[in-house]
Amino acid sequence: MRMSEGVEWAMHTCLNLAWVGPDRAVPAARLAAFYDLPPAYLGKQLQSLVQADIASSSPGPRGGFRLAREPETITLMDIVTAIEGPEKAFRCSEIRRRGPQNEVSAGSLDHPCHVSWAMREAELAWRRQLASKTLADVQKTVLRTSPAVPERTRRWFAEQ
Amino acid sequence: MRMSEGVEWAMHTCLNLAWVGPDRAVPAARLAAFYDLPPAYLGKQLQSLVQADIASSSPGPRGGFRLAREPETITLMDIVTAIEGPEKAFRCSEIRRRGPQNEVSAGSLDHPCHVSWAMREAELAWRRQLASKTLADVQKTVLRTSPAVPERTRRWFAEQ
DNA sequence: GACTATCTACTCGGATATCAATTGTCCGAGTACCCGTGG
DNA sequence: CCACGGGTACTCGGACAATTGATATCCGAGTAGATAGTC
Repeated sequence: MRMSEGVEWAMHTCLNLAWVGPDRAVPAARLAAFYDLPPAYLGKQLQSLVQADIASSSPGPRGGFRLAREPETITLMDIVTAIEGPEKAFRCSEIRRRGPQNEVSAGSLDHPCHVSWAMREAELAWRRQLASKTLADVQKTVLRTSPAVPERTRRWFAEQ
Repeated sequence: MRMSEGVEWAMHTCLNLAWVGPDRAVPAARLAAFYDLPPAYLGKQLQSLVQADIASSSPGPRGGFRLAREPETITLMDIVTAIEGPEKAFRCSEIRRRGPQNEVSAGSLDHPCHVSWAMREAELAWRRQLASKTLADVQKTVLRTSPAVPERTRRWFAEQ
């Protein structure tokens, strides 16, 4: 169970878009250059963010990407879901219904699968934790520990 | 981010081994037949359980698998880790260190990556939840809702 | 009748193919800006 | 000088390969029990 590498890219990229602000659009190529990532592939991830209404895109010269919403309304869960898709990590395929013993299982299959329930409970805890943190929260933490980063990042994207 | 299908198999199989008890060993083929699963592939998953000291194996006639520990000491986290491996789902590759802007980043890289920290925090919540539930807990829940299942399962593995 | 050596059948365990999904790349469609031209 | 039309360069967006990991399978090594032979 490994998470797509693109999640890390999307997180940091969204953070960069947050520093730049919604007034300027940043091309995918420039966003990729900031971390020396493959531009085309990052573009693919950005498309997922657009479809999830986290970022918005504009074509042509002076075009690029910007955040579609306020950082306060974008949770880390939103970003993970946008990249990884909405499906759960643990997929209960109800194997308990299969097999020969099934003939005599009678009513016990009416109850939900306890294994599945426990796994979903854990996954829910994970989702709750991610949904409780917004992009703005991360911004605040960065500001506290590295106050110079926002302005420095803004300038790097402004030049050239 | 999808979890291996083998996790579901391992969960239910461990539960079956718990019902049978540590006195009898059950061959992989019979464990697979119970859910109509590919026997050889389930055997592979069982090997992982053995390496994690969750199950123990004995070769030859009357051989097979049995639980290596008491169900009270086997957490769902143990089983997931045995199958999926110990590595975290979110792997921080420190992309923030790469790229041209790095030259002027100076001291801000001394701080841990905030994105990584938030992701690990969420994953920790997930792990805690899974580690808090033992195989015995699941057994109790099954006993409460479907009291006939344990004896029925035991008998199915005893016959033939 | 009891003990021992051999033989057989059954089991796991790791090495080996096959398949799907993630990762990575490319080219076409569309748009905004720039420039030249005409009023 | 201003408005307009065409051209150009830049951007995203989806269609197209390649590589990694998960899925599935097979055969050999080893063991326990049964069996036959011997004391």
